[in-house]
Amino acid sequence: MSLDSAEFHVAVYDLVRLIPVAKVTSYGHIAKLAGMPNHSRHVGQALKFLPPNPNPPIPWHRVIGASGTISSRGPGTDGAQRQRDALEAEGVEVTAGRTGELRIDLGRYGWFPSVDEVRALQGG
DNA sequence: ACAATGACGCAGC
DNA sequence: GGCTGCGCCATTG
Repeated sequence: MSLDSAEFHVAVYDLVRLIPVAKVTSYGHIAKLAGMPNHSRHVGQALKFLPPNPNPPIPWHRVIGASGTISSRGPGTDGAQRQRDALEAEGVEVTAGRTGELRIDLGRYGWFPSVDEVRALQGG
């Protein structure tokens, strides 16, 4: 299956919407579910260009790195901090390391379903 | 066409 | 767990 960049964005949005409350998954896993395992970077690219008021909403904050850490996004930005607040508001524990990295326990909050499970959730 | 970039991932140390 | 190097690929300069 090959996806246009626009279709890829839409596929990413649909997958992100499936993430349960108080659960997190990784960019790479979303890419895998979208059928493009090597496009983990582009998942982040897609989330960077979220539509203004999506309906239903897109819980972008439930997508973190595969190592369980929230991506920095640059020193001058507050995106990572906003993501932390949104997660804690759902009851997800976020621990801050000494180097400033925001880590989440994937064993407790990780959500990594197989492609088949996701297809079932989507109605297939 | 070429070089640099980025909300990434994995193997090695 | 942290740091480094390499692979990945659409986008941007």
